Amino acid sequence: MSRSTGRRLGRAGIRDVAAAAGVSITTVSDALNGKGRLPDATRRHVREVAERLGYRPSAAARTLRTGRSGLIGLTVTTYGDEPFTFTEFAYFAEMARAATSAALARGYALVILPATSRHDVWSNVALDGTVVIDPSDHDPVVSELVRQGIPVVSDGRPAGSLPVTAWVDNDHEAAVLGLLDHLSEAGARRIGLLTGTTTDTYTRLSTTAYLSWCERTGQDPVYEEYPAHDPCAGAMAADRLLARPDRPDAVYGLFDPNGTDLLAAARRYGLRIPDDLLLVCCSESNVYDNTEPPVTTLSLKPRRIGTAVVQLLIDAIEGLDAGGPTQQVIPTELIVRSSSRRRPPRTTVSAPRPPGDRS
Amino acid sequence: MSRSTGRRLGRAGIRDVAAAAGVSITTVSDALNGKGRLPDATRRHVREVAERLGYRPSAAARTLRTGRSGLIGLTVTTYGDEPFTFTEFAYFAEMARAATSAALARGYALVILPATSRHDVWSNVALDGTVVIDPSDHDPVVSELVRQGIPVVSDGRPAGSLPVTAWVDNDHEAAVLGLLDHLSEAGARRIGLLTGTTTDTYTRLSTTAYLSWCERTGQDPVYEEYPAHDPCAGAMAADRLLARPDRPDAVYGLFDPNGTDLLAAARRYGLRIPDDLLLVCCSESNVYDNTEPPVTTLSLKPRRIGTAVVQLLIDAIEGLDAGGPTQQVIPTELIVRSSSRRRPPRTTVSAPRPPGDRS
DNA sequence: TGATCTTGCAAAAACGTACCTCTTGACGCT
DNA sequence: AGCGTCAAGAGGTACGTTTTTGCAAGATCA
Repeated sequence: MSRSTGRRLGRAGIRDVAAAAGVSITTVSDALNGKGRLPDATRRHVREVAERLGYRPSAAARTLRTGRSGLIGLTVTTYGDEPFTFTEFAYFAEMARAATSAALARGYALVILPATSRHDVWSNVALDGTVVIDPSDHDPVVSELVRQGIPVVSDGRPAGSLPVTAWVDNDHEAAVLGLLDHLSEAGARRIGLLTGTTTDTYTRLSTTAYLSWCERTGQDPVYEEYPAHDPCAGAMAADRLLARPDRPDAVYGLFDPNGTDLLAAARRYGLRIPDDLLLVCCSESNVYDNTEPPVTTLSLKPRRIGTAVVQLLIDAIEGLDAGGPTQQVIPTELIVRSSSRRRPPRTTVSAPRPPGDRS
Repeated sequence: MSRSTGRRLGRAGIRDVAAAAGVSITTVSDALNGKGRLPDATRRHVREVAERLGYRPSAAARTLRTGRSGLIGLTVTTYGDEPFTFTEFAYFAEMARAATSAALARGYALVILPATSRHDVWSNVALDGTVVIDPSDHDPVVSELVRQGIPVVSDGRPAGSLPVTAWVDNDHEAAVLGLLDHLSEAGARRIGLLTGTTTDTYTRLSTTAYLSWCERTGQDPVYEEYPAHDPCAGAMAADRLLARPDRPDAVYGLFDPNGTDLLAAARRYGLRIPDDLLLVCCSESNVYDNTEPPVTTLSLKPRRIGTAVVQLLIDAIEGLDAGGPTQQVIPTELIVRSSSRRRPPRTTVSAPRPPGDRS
């Protein structure tokens, strides 16, 4: 019995198309992929037959043959066993969205993978490259990938001497310094910090920037730490910060939910914002547009980061990274809202604001 | 020249392991996969050699041979060309997170794919099955997948006669009816609706449930529509709803941002909540815990949905769906907060609440 | 003493594609 | 006529696994 007939249970293969079109497998492959030298008549004919048979090339076979899968890994940090920080904060959501979009535009798809080294999953998928979000110091996954020659681009500059192909990051120090200056100009005398206990680069750089600013300006540091993945702990830390004897008159919160938590804590202690307390937090969420009062936020521009990371990665995959910069710094944006704008002191008692007032 | 030597530029293949261990490739495969009948000594030896050579099996080759890729597609709806609703609202984020987690726990990874039929991407990745979020009426992608014999499970019951393998959904009608009853019991006389212009099942079912409730109770429907993907339009629609001459004394918003938008609009018109206006919106975001006042929300339990969808899909992929129910209804939860609890009328003027008051 | 069973492993056939090497005419040129 | 050239397409191999089949050597048994 012939190989090209009957046996196929499911989809049609390239052989079936070749047989039906009366040409060879090579011709079919060339016709569909736009390669080789074929007259347009043949090309059209083959395409037509393939369409009629509902032929879809096998991605697995193509990947095996070409060594390209068209898949990009996106690591998501995991806390504990099961849960994911993935989209825990709006930052990840936005960043992932932009990365997905950028990848798709260049014909790649994103695979979501856990940062913990679950070998059975990682080795079961053929990746052309990987995006790593904020890799920890000596990440075993990254080392392994690099050892295999797979390009790795990280969101957040790699800690230690992690040999990533490229990275994209904000200038966190500059952002924090600028923000503290902004608060200082608005009248803050003692600025507090709500930070995390984790050792990732973002937390570390932001905190040291705060400390060095304090040292430079002669202010005593006032800060509370908490495990960033626990929203309940965040609310409690916000409360602790405002309950201190040396209560700050301005606070910067490193994480997205800090804004609402600090607002709630301030209400509990009867603190008016911005009159008694200036408030800024790092967030991508637009809820701070509509809080009472609206809260000044620092945006890390996750969309630009996600896009840049993917572009750099695909360039590396396709070998287009000739001489280009291997890292990229994305500027941050301070979105100033009422919570950090101290009102002009002409009125001693705060009057109700007219609706729609943005000044 | 021998095939098993020299030629390999990159990673070690199964042949290299076999040669180094002095056994056949069959033995290596069996030893590493725990199949066949081999003495433990051989198994250990092979594993050791494989480890030493840094051997990683080729996912592409395995997929080609077994027909299983361990990959599950997750479609994300796209509006217009580039942007994604993916994680536009907290619902998607939570649902995707749960789905990822559930898939990983069973050894599968998720691939993010656009719902629009970009053939070049869809056909370039070997999927064992697909999760489709709220498929539209005669979705070409779904039909194509089903035709290829790939299991498809949808979040949201499929419109029309879409032949999905299984689906998971809430009972949206019951949820809306229960919620309207809740508002009615809280004293609402005219309940308004903020809804979408899109034709997806969620919007449609919720709206018709509202209309039928109105008909049953004899209330005139009061609603505003807007394209759900445009946050700016949402704020404007909220404003329109409260500006109507037949202004409602209670509002249900179908989408996540409606709560903050309605709060802002109410402030603009000087409406006190819940005194002048009762408020409920469908949301998974916990910001409504800390708004002023906290807003009652309807939760669709996206985590449970994401988990259920993936379980159903993997069961279908692995052929474990013997006789089991092909659809699953997840109960919703109404999280009642201050915005829909009319205060007891013993005090005519609202007094400031004590801190931490939750009643 | 075969006969049958079990153990431990090897050979080889797929899986479906892409690409490299050849063949076969047809044609032009000297 | 002989030669090179070029278009159009055929053949075959390799990608790296998994899996079926098979086979020799001991073990067990009547």
